[in-house]
Amino acid sequence: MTKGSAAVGAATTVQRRAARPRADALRNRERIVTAAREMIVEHGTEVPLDEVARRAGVGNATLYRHFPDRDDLMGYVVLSVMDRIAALVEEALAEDADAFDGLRRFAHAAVDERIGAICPMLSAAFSEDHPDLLATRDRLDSGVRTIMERARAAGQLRDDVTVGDLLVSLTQLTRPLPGTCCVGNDRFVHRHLQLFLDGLRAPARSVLPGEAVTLEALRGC
Amino acid sequence: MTKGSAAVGAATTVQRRAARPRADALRNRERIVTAAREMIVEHGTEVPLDEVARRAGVGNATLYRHFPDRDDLMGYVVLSVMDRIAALVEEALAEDADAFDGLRRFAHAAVDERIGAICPMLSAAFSEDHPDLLATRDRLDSGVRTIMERARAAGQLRDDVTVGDLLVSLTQLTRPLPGTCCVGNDRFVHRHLQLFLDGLRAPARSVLPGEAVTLEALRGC
Amino acid sequence: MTKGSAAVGAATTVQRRAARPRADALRNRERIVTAAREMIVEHGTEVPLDEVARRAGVGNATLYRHFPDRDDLMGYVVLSVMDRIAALVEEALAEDADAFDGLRRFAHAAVDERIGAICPMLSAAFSEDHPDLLATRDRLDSGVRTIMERARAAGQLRDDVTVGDLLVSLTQLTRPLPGTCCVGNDRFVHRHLQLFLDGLRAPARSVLPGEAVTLEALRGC
Amino acid sequence: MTKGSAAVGAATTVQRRAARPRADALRNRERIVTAAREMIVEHGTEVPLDEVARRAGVGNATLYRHFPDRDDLMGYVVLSVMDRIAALVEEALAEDADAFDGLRRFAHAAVDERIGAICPMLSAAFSEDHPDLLATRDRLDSGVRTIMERARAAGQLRDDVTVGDLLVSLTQLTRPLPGTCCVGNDRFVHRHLQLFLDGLRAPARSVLPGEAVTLEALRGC
DNA sequence: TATGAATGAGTTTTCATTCAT
DNA sequence: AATGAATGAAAACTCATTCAT
Repeated sequence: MTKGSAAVGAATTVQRRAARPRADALRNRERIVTAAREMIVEHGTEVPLDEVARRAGVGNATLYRHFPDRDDLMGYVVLSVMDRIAALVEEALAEDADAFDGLRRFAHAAVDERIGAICPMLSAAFSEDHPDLLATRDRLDSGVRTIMERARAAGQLRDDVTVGDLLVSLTQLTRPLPGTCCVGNDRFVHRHLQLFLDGLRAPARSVLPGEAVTLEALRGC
Repeated sequence: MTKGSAAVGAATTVQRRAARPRADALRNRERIVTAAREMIVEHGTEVPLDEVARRAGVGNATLYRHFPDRDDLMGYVVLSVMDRIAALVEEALAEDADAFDGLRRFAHAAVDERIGAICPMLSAAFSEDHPDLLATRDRLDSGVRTIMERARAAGQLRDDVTVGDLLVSLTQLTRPLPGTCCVGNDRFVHRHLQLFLDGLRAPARSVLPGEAVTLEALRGC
Repeated sequence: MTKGSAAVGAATTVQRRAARPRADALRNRERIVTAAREMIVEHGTEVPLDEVARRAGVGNATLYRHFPDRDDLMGYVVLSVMDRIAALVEEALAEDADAFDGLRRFAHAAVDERIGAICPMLSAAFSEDHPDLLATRDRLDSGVRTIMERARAAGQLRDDVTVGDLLVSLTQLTRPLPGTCCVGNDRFVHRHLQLFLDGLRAPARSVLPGEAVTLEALRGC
Repeated sequence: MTKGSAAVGAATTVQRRAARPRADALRNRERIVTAAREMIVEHGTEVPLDEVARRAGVGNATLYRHFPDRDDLMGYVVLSVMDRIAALVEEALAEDADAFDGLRRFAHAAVDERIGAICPMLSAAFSEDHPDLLATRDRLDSGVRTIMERARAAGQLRDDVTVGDLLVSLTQLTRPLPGTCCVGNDRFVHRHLQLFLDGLRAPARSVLPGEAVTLEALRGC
């Protein structure tokens, strides 16, 4: 938008400040992140970047042009997953269902987005100062907070559970068991997630030890 | 046991054909497994075997003499952890406390044995036909089954949770977050485990999806 | 010269078939060579060409349009330095000072033009058949020859030293020590150059071994 | 020696402190350093380490076992050359010839050991804290100092030239011209070295600018 | 024409595993 | 039996050069 109008008058002068992100480059970027996400889900976080590049249909150096090193790429994979998860929680909020059911549906949907497979990179990602990442984290944080508050207001959620508690537990419970193909893993994850969510609904039996977990607290850890 | 008595009687000077488990060889074996377990807990499952050997105070070739390849060593690490976990459940059974409390104490103790750190290797390990592993698995299975049945008999445990459900959830919840030092992780694990256990105690809210998880079912997956 | 006059007359709007050295294209060419020279001085001859292009404020493909490959660019860098050195010697000849002093001033001025940093490319450059390079080499050769002859006529320069001897020695003595920042190097170069020049002034103590070095002899070597 | 006698009594206990450097390993180490030196002389300091390994007749990983990274290997190459140069100066001191002639013979011999080819790494090497390197540097320093003092005492060497001045100039003057095969280079080096040495012998014409160069001063630069 | 993007070949380094003492 | 050494295959990353806008 701004881009468009700026370009109209400025095509001749040197001032081409931040340049337009070329269409094919954007497509490649997207393809690389997608390929990386898929391969992480299928083969774990140790995938060779050359394989990712091949899957994306680009040369390895193209990958490195877009993402200077492994961590950088991983940051963007995490960002893309967090973005999708944030969208899911916002969708769940939009539907006017039973409060706890919304929470439950969100959680299972997040699992289907393979949030667990990305987990090993989450803590690292939260340590980054990447502004986009922080923004998305806050968006996710606030969405989940809202959905939890609604359930809590309806008396459907124990008091001492935080956003961080939920997301970390959810993520951990659904992490792939290495050596296990995805499909094998899927036999458990929804089951155990259900079990866990049922527990959240029940009244507190005991005082939770440790500090309440917040997404901010995950940083620098 | 057999091992112990064999070692006692075999310390003669004569060279016997096969299977002479020399005392120092046994000690080395033990040291290697211990070193491997510690390093996995501290640095993840990707530790170079040379590092393990150094930590064990033996040459790398000695490691390979005892464990033909990486998987073999890992199998024994898993075995040793399972052995300790099995012992823990047996201890918990021996104490005559409140039934659910026994279960809870066992679970938290298992976490302190870093069961979560070994997790990534569990499914692989269960795929082996190693007889020792199967025996220990059965011992663990039956111990946990018993402690769960006691709690269930006391009306303290929902009906549809299996041994596999418990062990897999427990292990997943306490897996280290890579990039996170152990100590960082410890801030959550007991908290989330408590949360999960509280849920187990409550009456079932919903029907668990998926098949009930048994330790046998983990094999070949 | 020829270049200059051509540019003057060609700034019309009509598109001519071949060779239309557009003003901005010439400016880019100049900027690229300058950037290359500066970066070589600062970071050695291994600078990535992309860096050179960035420093010049042009795209990398523009660099390649002007200079088909690395060697070609380097040839022009050498040419530009040789051109400056040739100008320096001509300046020194114009001043009417003591003959040896002129030679000395020229040498120190050449060092300040970083002739030593370009050195690694000189022999390669001399191997080219590039006509501009040969012309400039001859100009330099004759300038230095003249200044040396004047000193020799005044009895201030030993007989057996050639233009090539002087230029090669001068260049070698002032080559940057890789791993050493420029400034570190500068602590020595003028000192050692002085030492060397003092030696040139003294009567010959011994017969110089090897063949007398001429600039032509540097070719194809 | 110590090794031998210690081994006699200690073969059984664990105390094998620093172990004996195995014969074949030593040979490989030597071969790698030699290959590296040769290839640096022939192809410059940028030689791929895989090529060095191939030339040494060992696998690349063997090279890395002995020298953890490029700098480490280079440090030892420099050490080996400095060691040979130090030996040369000691030999020159042992012969009772004319003082300046000893200095001259040493210088030309050092050139034949390709001291110039190693030059680009010298300043880096002097920044290292490697104790062996420092020891050898001091040995070289003191040898050259002695030979210079003898010449100075005989009135054959100008007063203001230091050990560092000599070694740096000598090294610079004989650096290979990249792009030039060794043999091409050899046409000049002895000639220009002679020229330089002749200058050292003459009385000082002018005051040398800059600080006097010492080998210590090369450190950290 | 000028440019950002793409790319494959090359370099450094690591590690599971085998070999020789 | 125990060990240090050796090794090749792989993985991360770089760069000169070509392509497409």
